[in-house]
This record gives sequence, structure tokens and C-alpha cells, in this order.
Amino acid sequence: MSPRTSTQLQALREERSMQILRAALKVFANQGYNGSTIEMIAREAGVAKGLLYSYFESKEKLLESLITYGLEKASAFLTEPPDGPQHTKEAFAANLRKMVQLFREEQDFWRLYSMLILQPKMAEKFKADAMSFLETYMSVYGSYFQQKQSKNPMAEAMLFGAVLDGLMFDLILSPDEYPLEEVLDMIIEKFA
Amino acid sequence: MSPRTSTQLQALREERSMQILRAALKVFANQGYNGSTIEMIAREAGVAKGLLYSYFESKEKLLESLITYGLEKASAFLTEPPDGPQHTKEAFAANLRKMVQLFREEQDFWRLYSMLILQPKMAEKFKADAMSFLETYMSVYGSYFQQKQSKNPMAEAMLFGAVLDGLMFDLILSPDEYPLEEVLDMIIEKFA
DNA sequence: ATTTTTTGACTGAACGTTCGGTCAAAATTA
DNA sequence: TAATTTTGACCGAACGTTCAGTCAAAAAAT
Repeated sequence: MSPRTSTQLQALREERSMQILRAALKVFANQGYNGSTIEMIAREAGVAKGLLYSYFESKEKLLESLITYGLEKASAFLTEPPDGPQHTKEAFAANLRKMVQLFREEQDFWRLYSMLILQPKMAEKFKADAMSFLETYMSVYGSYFQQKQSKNPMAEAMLFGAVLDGLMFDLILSPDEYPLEEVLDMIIEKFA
Repeated sequence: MSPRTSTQLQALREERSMQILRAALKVFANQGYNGSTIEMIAREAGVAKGLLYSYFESKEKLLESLITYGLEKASAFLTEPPDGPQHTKEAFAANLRKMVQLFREEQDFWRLYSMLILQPKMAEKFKADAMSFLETYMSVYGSYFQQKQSKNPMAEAMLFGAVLDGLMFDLILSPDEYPLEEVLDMIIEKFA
């Protein structure tokens, strides 16, 4: 029998696991997956490198856990129930700000995710998780462009998607100087 | 005296150099810089790996040559003199198509470049080349949004930049299904 | 005392880079 | 022209280093 209760044990392991995931995210995002070593991640987490292997079975599985967890967290954030009428200009603006907030709170994650999906082999690996998140995203924005007056709702939705992706990209490249508020107003003016 | 004339040698070396650069671009773009091996690049180029070191002094310098060359080529493409009036809606549309063409002709390069600038260390390394290209880009688009009627020309220019970045990103992720023509029309409708 | 967690020295495979040797082709010689 | 010399592009085995992953033993927890 175990000297500790299994629930206590589970909580401890959960916390260590998160500590390692946080460290891995930071290192992977800054050095890239192949440029990161297990040693770097262990040092960042403040533990010995052998310990990582009692929480994740390999470097590759560690990355997979990180991405799956990150996309699930993002989906959960997006599906928080909206607190007002939908399909209005105000709801559009609120959703837009929510997307930006989602991104800014998890910059490192989106930076890493962007790096990975640019490589075919990695994109393949995360296809399922990515599709799942895309569905969540579409449930937030999909209907907006359908009910809105537009010559070509599908093209407008695609373009808006590109705007979000490009905005994310540009915010990564110059997070401090970027005139975010003005650009958001411009997006609302053109798309809402 | 040299057994072969120096001009012949130079031409040979020039061709080999390009052959290696092409192979390196393909491998780097698909596997990422750290995920690529000199062996892979040599195999792709159809030469022995030792030969790479008589053309480029290291893996790192090979990458630097690749990026510098690619950005210079892109700048040259953009600075081809325009053949009509500027600042018109038609000129805007023509320039937009030129940007898309520039991207599609060098997809692998932009994919690699995007992956790299997401990593701080790499972004630092290519800062000078990137700034130089950005200036060329601004000379094509900068004045358009200034002379155009707009509540906030700077914000509109930034947003348009994000559109181009996001469009590039999305075209990388699904190059075949993407409804490019319809989205381009939508961009012209909203920005020209 | 017993069980679990943590450590870091260790291993072998894989990597970037080096280097002695080979060879086709150009220059030279006769 | 035919034989000889000279060149440097090219090859790939070998070297030192780095790294993911292992494991025996120490530390911690109760």
C-alpha cells in the first residue's frame, strides 16, 4: 500500500506535470522543437532531466501533450458562453477582442504552434487537434458572415480568417510597437 | 597557370552553388533548420556531403546565404518598374496580384522564412535583411494608403500588411483548396 | 520501514565538420 | 597529335561533440 493517499499523489503529479509543460512551452517556443534539448527544459523547470521521463515518455510525446493541452485550453476559452445578443456589431467587436486576448495570453503557445504547422510532418501530427480547434473557431464566427449582408460570405469569412492569422503573426514580430487598438477599430469598420 | 580557365571554373562553381542552395531550401523548408542534416541536403543535391563545405563554410552560413539571396531576389522582383499609372484601383489590384505571384513562385522560401522569424535568435540574425526587404515593400504600398481617402491611413496600411501575411500563411496551410480569386476580389473591394 | 520521487552519470546513435585520396579535364610538352 | 603534368572538384570514412533516453542509487515522504 502507498503511504500517501492516491488523491494526494495525483495532485502532486498534476502540479509537476504542469511545471514541466510550462518550461517546455517556453523553451520550445524560443528555440524551436529541434533546437531545444531535454536538458534545457529540465533546467528551466528546475528539475533533473531524468525526471521528465517519469512524466512524459519522450520529447516527442511532451510536445504532443503541450499542443493538445494548449488547443483544448483555447477551445474552452472560446466556448465560454457569450453574455449578450449575438450577430450584432457589438458582439462581433467583443468576439474580436476575445480572440486577441486569447492570443496575447498565450503568445508563446501560438508562436510555437505557428512554427510547427509550417512543417508538413508536424502539421500532419497535429491535424486532428487542429481540426477540432478550427470547428470551435467556426462556431464562433461561422454564422456571423452568413447572416450578414455580403456579396460573398464565404470569401469574406476566409479573408477575416486571414486577418486574424496575419494580426497574430505581426503581433508576434513586434508585440510592443504594434498599434493594436487602431487596427482593431479598422477591422471592425471593415468587417462588422 | 590554371588547367581550366577561371571563367569556366567560376561558371561551374556558380551552378553548383545554386544547385546546393536549391536543395537546401527544399530540405530546410520541409524539416526546419535544426531538423535538417547536411546529409539530407547533400542527398537532395546529389553530391557528397563534404562538397557542401567547399561551397559554404558551415550549415549556419548556408542558411544565411539562402535567406539573404531569397530576400534580395524578392526585392528585385518587387522593384521591377510598374507599367501603368500608380495610385489607381487597377494599380492596387495589379500590385496585389504581383505580391501573390511573388509568394506562390517561392512558397518554400516564405515558409522557411516564416518559420525562422518566429524564433527570436533567428529573427535577430536576419534583422538587417528583413528591414531591407520591408523598405522595398513599403515603397510599393506605403504611398497608396497615404494618398487614399481613409480615416486612419496608417492603421489601414498595417491592416493590409496583416492581410498579406495572413493570406500567405493560409495559402501555405492549404495551397490547393484555397479560394484565392474570390478572396483577392474581396480584398480589392475592401482596400482599393 | 517501505514506497515513491528525484537525481545525474552514463550509453550509443546521430550529427556537423574535416581531410587524405581519386579522377576527369585542361595545360603543357615534345 | 599524343603523352605527360597539373589542377581543384569531388568523395566518403573518420573524428569529436551533442543529445535523447536509461538506470542505479540517494532523498524524501509518511
